[in-house]
Amino acid sequence: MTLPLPPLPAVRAFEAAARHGSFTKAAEELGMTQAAVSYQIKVLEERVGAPLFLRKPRQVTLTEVGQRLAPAFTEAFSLIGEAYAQARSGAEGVLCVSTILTFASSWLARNLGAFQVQHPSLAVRVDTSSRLIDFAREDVDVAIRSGSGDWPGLAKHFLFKAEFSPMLSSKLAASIGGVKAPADLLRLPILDPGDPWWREWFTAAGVPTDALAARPRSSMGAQAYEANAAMAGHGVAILTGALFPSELADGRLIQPFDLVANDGNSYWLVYPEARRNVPKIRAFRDWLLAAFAASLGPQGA
Amino acid sequence: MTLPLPPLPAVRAFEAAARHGSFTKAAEELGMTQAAVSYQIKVLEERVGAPLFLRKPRQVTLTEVGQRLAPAFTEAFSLIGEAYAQARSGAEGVLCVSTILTFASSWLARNLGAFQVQHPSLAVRVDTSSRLIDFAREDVDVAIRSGSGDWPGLAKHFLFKAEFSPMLSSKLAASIGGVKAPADLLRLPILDPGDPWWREWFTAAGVPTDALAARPRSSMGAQAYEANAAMAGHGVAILTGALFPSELADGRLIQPFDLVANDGNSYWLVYPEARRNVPKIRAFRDWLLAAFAASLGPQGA
DNA sequence: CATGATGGATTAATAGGCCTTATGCATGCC
DNA sequence: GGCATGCATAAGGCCTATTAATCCATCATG
Repeated sequence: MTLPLPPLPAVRAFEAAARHGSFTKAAEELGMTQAAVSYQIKVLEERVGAPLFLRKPRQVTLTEVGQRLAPAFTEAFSLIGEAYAQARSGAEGVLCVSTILTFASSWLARNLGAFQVQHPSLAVRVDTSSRLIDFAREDVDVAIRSGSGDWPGLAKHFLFKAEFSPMLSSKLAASIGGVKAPADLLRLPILDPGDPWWREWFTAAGVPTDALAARPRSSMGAQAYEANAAMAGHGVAILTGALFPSELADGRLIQPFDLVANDGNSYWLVYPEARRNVPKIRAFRDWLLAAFAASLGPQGA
Repeated sequence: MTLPLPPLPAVRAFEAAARHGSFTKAAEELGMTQAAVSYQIKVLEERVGAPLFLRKPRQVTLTEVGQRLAPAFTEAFSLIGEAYAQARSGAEGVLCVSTILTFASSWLARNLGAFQVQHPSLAVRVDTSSRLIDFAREDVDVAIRSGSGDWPGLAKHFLFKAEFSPMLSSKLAASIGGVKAPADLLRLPILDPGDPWWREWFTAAGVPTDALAARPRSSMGAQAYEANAAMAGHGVAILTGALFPSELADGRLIQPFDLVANDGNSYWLVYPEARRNVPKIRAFRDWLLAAFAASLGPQGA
């Protein structure tokens, strides 16, 4: 059968001692006492069945067996050490962000460039998925998700509230002579009328929602799609304004009413609590929060 | 400074788990419980700062970081394992025998061939030195030495007694009309007259030793040299017959008197007690004792 | 749809190995 | 001769790795 490995602490002590030609020096390097090194080497010698060092008066010398063993061990540890070091900072080489499609295609797509410039050594992989992410099951570093913010074990940073309001193209609005009152919207096609947000908003606006139920369902499942449809003039979408600042700014989308509804959820940056100090995560967090303050803050104020 | 190595038990557990794609299997291989593997991997993940496995429903998968680490670790352990295995049997590859010159050049030189044939995979290195050997300080497996047999920590096997008797060439003996009585020897050159063996032997033979003291000292320090000198007819040497069986058999040396003296010492095969079961040592010991019984036994009887 | 089997996480408690302290021994140096 | 250096050894303590026990989720099954 395969020979079991020798006790690794013994191998470690021997390797250091071989490199230094001294038990005392090896002990220093390993942060232990000379006695411990002596003990471990004796253990290894017993396992090997041959002496590894010749004990000369004031120095130790490798035996032939020791001379053959030492380079292999040194090589092995250097392999481990390098791989480990690379993994620690190599873990910083790629930052994997999981986010909902809409955020990826809007805010993130426009702003990520700035992050890349600040952190040229960090590659960013963006994974878009609408699933609730489980950090234990997916190879993801940070995620941007909406929710109540109640996720045990996860660190979270508030980004913006999941507020929503109807939006449409100016052309579509003009087609019915402008949208003056909330009820006017019902004269237009409603994109994804089954979305509970519609019911909430209309209720907040004081408009009965009975009419909505009759509408054909046409859920596209992602705000980004609906926003595109709305910009193309296909109907009215109910969207989170914070996700479409530039579209709103240049008029591709208009939000006819100041009234925004809110289902209590918000968007958060989340990641495993335990990894809050991992450099690449810290870097992304700091940048994202600052960038948000800059891009949304002035506009939101 | 150089990054300290990750905890090796954790690396070990991780490597096995990565190879098996299963904590449970890894635990089996390592002879521990699944809980221990789980714990160790968690330790390593904390050190690395990134998850190494994705915990899927009924299996675990390596993350990207884990995928980069695993091959390096496997390689490293295989390096250690191979070197270790080679050292254990590679320790058997070379047998180092330390012996006095005379034994090396006589008995051993003639008989070692038989051992090589029996153990073709074993290389034998013969070191000749007259020093008392310290196994802790010299890279030697077994030694052949004379002495009282009182060496703590060493295993010893009796070879033959350090008996001695005068020897010379037949030609030299004829030059004085043959050696009839011990005192006749004093009419010939005595090789190394200061050797205490002469005094002992003459005393045993009933010959006064006063004459010896006056002789010029000319110690050559090794029986092999003196034997050569004796065979060349330069004088009478006092030698251990057991070391020169063939020379005595074919008449190159003659031992004129049956009287042999004995200083109480003997020749022994010795090696560290703790290594008595090392295969190559066991092989050499078994062969040497058997060969001795065969080569000296019949003759000595 | 309940049930059992599989595989991993978690917790607390344990045992044993590893390390330290203290000391001894041999050597080389001043 | 006395001191410094370097390794070996013995005894004892601590920490770490491990175990046992339990929980949880998933998947297969009847």
